[in-house]
Amino acid sequence: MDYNFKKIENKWKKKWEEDKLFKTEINSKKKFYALDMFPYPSGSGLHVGHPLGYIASDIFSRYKQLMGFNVLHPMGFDSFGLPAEQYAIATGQHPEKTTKENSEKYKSQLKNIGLSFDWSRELKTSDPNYYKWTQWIFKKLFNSYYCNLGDKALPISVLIKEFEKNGNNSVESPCDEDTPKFTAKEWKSWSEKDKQNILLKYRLAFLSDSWVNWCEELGTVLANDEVKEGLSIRGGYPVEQKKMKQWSLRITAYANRLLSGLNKIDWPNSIKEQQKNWIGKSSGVNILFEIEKKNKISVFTTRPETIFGVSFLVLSPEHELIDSLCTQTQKKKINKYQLECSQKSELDRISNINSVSGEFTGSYAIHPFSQEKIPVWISDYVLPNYGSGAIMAVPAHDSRDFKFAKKFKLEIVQVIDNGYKVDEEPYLEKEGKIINSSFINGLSISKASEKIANLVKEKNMGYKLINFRLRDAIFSRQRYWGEPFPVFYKDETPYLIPDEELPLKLPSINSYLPTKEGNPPLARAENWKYKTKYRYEHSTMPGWAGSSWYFIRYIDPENNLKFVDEKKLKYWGNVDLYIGGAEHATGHLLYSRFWTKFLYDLSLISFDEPFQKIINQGMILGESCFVYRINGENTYVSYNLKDKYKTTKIHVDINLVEKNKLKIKEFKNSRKEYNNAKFICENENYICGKTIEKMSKSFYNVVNPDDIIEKYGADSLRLYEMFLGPLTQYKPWNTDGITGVYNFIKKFWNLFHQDGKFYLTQEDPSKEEKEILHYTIHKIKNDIETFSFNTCVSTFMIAVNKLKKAQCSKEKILKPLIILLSPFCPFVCEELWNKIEPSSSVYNSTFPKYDINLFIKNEINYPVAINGKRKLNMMIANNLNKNEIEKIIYSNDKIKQILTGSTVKKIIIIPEKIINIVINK
RNA sequence: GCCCAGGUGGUGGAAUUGGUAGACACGCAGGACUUAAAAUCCUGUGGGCAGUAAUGUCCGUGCGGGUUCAAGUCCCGCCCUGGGUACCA
Repeated sequence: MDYNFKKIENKWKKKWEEDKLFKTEINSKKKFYALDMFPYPSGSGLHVGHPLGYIASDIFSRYKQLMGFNVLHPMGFDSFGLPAEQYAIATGQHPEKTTKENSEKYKSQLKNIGLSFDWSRELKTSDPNYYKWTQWIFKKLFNSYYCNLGDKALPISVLIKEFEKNGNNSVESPCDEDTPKFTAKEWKSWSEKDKQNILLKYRLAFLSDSWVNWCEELGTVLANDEVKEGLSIRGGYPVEQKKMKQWSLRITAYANRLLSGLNKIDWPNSIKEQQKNWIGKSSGVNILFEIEKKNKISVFTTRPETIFGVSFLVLSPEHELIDSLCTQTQKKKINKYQLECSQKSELDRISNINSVSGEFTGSYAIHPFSQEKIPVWISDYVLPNYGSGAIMAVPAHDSRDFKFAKKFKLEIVQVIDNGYKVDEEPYLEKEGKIINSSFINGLSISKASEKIANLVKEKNMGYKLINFRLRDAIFSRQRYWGEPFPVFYKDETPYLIPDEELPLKLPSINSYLPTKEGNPPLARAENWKYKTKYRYEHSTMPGWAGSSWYFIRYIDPENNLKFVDEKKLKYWGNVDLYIGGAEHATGHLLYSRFWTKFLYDLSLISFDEPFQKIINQGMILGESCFVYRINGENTYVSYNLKDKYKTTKIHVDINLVEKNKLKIKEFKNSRKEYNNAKFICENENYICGKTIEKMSKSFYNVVNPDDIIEKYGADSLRLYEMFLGPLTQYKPWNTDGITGVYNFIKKFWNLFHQDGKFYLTQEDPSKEEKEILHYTIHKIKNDIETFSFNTCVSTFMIAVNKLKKAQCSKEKILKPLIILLSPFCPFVCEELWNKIEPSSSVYNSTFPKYDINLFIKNEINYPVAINGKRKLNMMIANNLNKNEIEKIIYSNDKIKQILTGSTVKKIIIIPEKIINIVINK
């Protein structure tokens, strides 16, 4: 019987679904929660890169199942978001419709791969039954504040009681910068609206005027992690800084816990580092500089020891004190500069990072220790929203201050000496002795730093401070396809709609574009009002709202009364293994941790880290062919669709290369993107080569898993994706290699068949066969547990090659082998298992145990080396002592011959590894 | 600039705590079967030199040093590729 994967796969796909084989319920077994980052269901379906992580998590889930765990392995769709909406704008179709179609397509593709998802738990973030609870969590955030004393979130009612009792003088909680100090008496005297406005400054979900990333093209604000180098990540449109009234989440309140929590989770180092850098903790000192008795400017520095090197102060152009500082003579220049800065886009600011600009305010500050006059400047290299928006410039020891001082010919005072003269370049290292610094001269950097920090505090000129780079997360988007806020406005003040009225569903509207007045699309729903009277919030929540807690909802997806049932939550707990791409390091993964900590604070969940272990699967890249035509056109040709040459122009400046004289080397030098290209052929008309690129339509290198399954079957696809290389690594896809694993599966299949019939014997296995089996069990177990799936595949190949050579048809050997391979190739294994055990599924069997004594050798093939270079191998029994081994070695003819005329210095015998003889020649 | 990964044959990649570099595949070459092709099976396959051959010998894990009986693996200094971040004081 030939291996007919189509028949087998269709049969079992159907059967598994009928039997609800992958449905998970609470039982007495130990739990294991394996999760994949749920996909956004795009219109173009899956390519072979997408399922890589799903296959890996599936193998691990099935392995855990075989090891006796109760495994939760759900899947769903992150279905709110921009692409569906953009598509809706273009075609006028409701995003719900396209989202549904796309997710159905994804689902069927995923099922074809044989993934053991419990589809009864499927969730979609755009489903009102799901976003009801996203809105509910938002309400919790709105109704909470962060108490620094208890270092946790508390209900806002606690804060109200405190205000009624003592005002806010002794309240230590993160709040908006412009929050005034008030007494209990004042609090009580205020109107409802005033009180609400104050409370808003403390809430964890709050509305405020803040600097936001505004993307004109997308018509919405974006969070910091959605912007890169001044462009939106989605679409690559320019982003500018704008002050707007927006919803934000006070993630900064959790900065310290988000940082320290990293120590107790098993995540890739690179993601942890990215989160650390993103949170950006830096401790320093806030120092007040007096301005000629009028004002005080607060500056933040991490290098207080350089205080005597301060030769000017710089304020950000947006700094609020500028108007009062600016002298009459400078006013015009200053205002002009401020205007210029306000018109600069984020992109301009970044691209002109090396150009130095600024203006003198005309005012002078007084140095707190030397009492010298220090000019106060403004410049856009100082950011308004970090620290205090003002710095003390130490040009000798900071490269930006140095450039500024050079340009405007300001004084440069070196205060750290390490034998380096600050002349053309500043000295940035933190090594050396303090000089030119009055009473701290001669001190080390750390001593001086401490001394100044303490002095500043004593003299009431400042205080120690820890600053974070992390900003509060802008939480509103001026878009349609997202969760509506459960918020309405009464007298311009936001109020929440009651829990019983959730979900607040998205109204249908006739166009998904912003209104003529520039309001978000939801403003088009004219009759969409609370109690027909109060307008709802017109913004929607960002894409990451739904994904910040979906892993909790999988535990109890149908619950209409609670966001999750406590008993179920207690059983399943947090995610044991989370597999997904590294691109979510500072977005989704940070927000999920934040929401988890928040829910933990409210005792709604019992864990404060969502994902115990994370593995980032590497991207699968595609091979693209390109043809460069000497007469002026550059084309990409699909490598994987050789027979249907498709071409497209890409950007090439033909003037870069001399016509008709083009040689590969010169061509390579002229086009950086082809540095890694392989050149296949050239003549006077064209050059043709291959490059490795991301899989993308524009490179014509997309490989569809459906095509692979059609030709080789899902088991081959699964096995090949694992065989390509280490899970975490970026690696190119090359379909040619799949014949290797396909042949392996056929060989495996043939072990069970003879003369076209299923055939196994009940004979007892030989020593050699036992050795093969038990070593394989050991190796597979070990490699699965270390996520080394590529070496698992080699191990299977080696085992099958050996068993084939031994002509093994013994059930005692082959049956356990089915179980071992079943996480990788579930279909073919289920089929073979069914022939032996017709009443059960291999999925519900038990992972075999190995006996180490069956594969440990009692003779070892020792490599024997002379001076570290291997000369020969010798079989030596492993129960001999060193003297006995030496005897055997010296009696070997070849060794004797080599040693003739030399003296042996020493002999090194590493048991079970190597023997090395060190000689003098 | 700074932070994090990584660099091994023609290709993807193997190599537990330093211990036979190149497992396993792809590709390629040769052979078997076939009228032929495909499929399948068998053999060989890091490079150089010597030899009809068995074999011998030297060089080989980005580059240059070092530690060690022994280095792909550890240490120091570079180069390159990929990812993150970017006036964060």
